[in-house]
Amino acid sequence: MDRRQRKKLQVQKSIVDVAIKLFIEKGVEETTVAEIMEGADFGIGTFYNYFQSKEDILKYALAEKISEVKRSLEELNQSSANPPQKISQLLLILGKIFEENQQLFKVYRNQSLSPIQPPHGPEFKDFLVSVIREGQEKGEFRVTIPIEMVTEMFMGLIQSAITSRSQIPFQENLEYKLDLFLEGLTEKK
Amino acid sequence: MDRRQRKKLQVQKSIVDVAIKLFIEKGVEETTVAEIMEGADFGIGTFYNYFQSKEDILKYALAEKISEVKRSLEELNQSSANPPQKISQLLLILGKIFEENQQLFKVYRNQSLSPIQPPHGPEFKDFLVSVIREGQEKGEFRVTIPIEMVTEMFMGLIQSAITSRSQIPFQENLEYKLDLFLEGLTEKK
Amino acid sequence: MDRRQRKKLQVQKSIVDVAIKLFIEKGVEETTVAEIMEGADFGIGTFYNYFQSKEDILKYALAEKISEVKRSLEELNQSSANPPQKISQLLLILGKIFEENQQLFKVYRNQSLSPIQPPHGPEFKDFLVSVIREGQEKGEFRVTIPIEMVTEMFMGLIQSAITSRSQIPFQENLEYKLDLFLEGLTEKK
Amino acid sequence: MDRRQRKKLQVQKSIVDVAIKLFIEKGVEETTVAEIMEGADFGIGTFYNYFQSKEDILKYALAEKISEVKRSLEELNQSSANPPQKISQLLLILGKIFEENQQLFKVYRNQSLSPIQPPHGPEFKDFLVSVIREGQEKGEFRVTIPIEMVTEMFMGLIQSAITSRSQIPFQENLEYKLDLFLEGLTEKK
DNA sequence: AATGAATGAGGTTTCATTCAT
DNA sequence: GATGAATGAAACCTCATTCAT
Repeated sequence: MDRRQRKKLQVQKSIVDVAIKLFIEKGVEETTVAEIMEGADFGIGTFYNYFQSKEDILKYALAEKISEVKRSLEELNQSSANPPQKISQLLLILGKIFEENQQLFKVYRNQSLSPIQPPHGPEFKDFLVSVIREGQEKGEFRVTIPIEMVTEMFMGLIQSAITSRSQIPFQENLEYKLDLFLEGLTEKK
Repeated sequence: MDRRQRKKLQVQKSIVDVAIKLFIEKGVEETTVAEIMEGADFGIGTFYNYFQSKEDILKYALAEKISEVKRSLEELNQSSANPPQKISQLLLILGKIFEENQQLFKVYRNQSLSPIQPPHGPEFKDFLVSVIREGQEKGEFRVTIPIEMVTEMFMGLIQSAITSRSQIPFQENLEYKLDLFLEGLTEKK
Repeated sequence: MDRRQRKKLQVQKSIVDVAIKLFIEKGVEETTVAEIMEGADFGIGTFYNYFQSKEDILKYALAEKISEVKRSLEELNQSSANPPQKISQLLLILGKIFEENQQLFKVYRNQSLSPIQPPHGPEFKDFLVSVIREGQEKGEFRVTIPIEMVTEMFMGLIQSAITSRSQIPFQENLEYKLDLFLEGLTEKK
Repeated sequence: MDRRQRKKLQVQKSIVDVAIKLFIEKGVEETTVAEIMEGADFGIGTFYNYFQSKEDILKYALAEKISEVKRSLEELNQSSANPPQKISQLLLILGKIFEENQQLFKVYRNQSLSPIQPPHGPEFKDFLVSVIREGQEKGEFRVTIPIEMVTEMFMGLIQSAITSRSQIPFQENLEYKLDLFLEGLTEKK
């Protein structure tokens, strides 16, 4: 990659950064291309050398986050913890990323009326399913609830913690809900 | 209410109906006042005899739904069921209304980037809290989880069922998740 | 037609007038909607209440001229002159209208890359053909030249007079060329 | 001309070729410099090493055609045919070139709203005039029609054949019109 | 109460041209 | 000589809202 290419990537990044900041502050519709380029300190026309439209930027930013999540999952995949522990860890990892980018996701979700498209590819869901199945096989988790109901509940739990309006800190919030969730999921002897 | 009043309400309703239909079909921003009034078969100017702005319509429509929820709650309030039963019933009532108006809520939520303003006044939350508290007092529900965590989890459950992409029918979907939720909430002896 | 309608037509006409004037002065591409509406003394937005685009205006203006030509033809139709005289008269009528609107036609022709679409419907060509045929039947015109060649030559003659860069006045110009044309067309005994 | 010069001319030609192709396909305004250079497979900036502007290209292309016409005229000049024959030959030569480049001329004419600048220098008109005058002196052509009227009629004849919408083939079309024209021009004894 | 023509701020987008590399 | 990223003026067009009728 030559100097020119590197320069171009830098410019792109700086446009994305400003755009996301503004999207979060005032919404996508309310942000104008002129404002973005003002913030990035480039001419308006430059925007169109990099993106087709404002909405393009969201896709670009999301793609980056998805990569981040994937990397975290790969690490967790190695772990030798038992299923409830794995779920706890998974929750904390995801929760963290979601929290950090909460507003970005909100912007994205509000933008696309399409069904909420959580920024995790099939790999994530697969991983979650395999952990739950493992727990069921070990007799630790109830088998009377369809797995997809469990995974959806899990995702809803994260959503709920993120959009919480409670005073309770995020971490604690997650833990309480995880407690409820795992308690409901666990097979009683 | 005299004839004039009734007439006015009819006009208002027909405007709202067309507007909501269009909002759902193509989004609020993308719907123009002209289109709404075209659909309602009135002149553009007439719109402003009834509403201050396009956004006003959403408030108006939501207000109606809230009233609906309140009426349902009042009925439930009379019931002499035990707490878990009450929660089940509450869930089904809410779930139904949410489902029926899912798109309306989505439109509303997308509109206001302001903290998601669930379309239930304090009364609903109060009612839910009082049921949970009653359950705790009777020793049926765990007391180790803060009540607001429980209510948030409950709302997340509904959200999760509504936005579900599973094949499982809505009603059943709700019941599975309620099972998980109640199981987690219930005090084990 | 009520007052509102009449007013609307007036506004439309005033927009068209200004637009055509500018189109002739500086070309269609070079004329901006803003300029037109500035000249017509209305807001920019008003333009779009009347026309979809600048190009729309040309169609509108041409439609008017076509009507004018048709009316003239109808009068000529009544005439009982012999064929060469009719052709002379026809030429003068058309030449006059073409000349008066020469620039409008030029603008139109430059605008549409489509084959030059002279502003006369089938009726005109039909009339011309019938005159020529009449002349042929009376033995006054040569029959060895296909009629469409003759009509095209006739139209070219008008074009040539209009776009002439000679000092000779338009009327005379037409007459000279008509002389050449009729001389060529006439059957020699 | 050294290798460098030849190389430069090649590049220039390839740019012109692509440009003209696009001009004809979609008009001058609608063709962008970027597209031209994309087609010519060079960088955008390169364009400005060869031409000052998009419009420059038209001039360049026209200049080539004019040279072509001139070369043809010079050949014809040597000929010892009589005036009507010379006019016939001239017509066929010109008609051919016009036909081949009909679209190029159309593009050019549409571009410059300035008085139509037929792509023939003074030399051509001079030649035509001299042939007609020769005919008049020999008593073959009428002297009652001003020469410029005759030349304009002649040019209009070519135009008319080129823009013809008749089914008659171009060559034949030209001949019919030439017949009419010469018949009109010829002095009757 | 109903109307719809007029408005213009405000956005998006294009693209010829420059110039540093 | 070749390049292409940066530029920003300039155009188009939309549409919520007003207000005279």
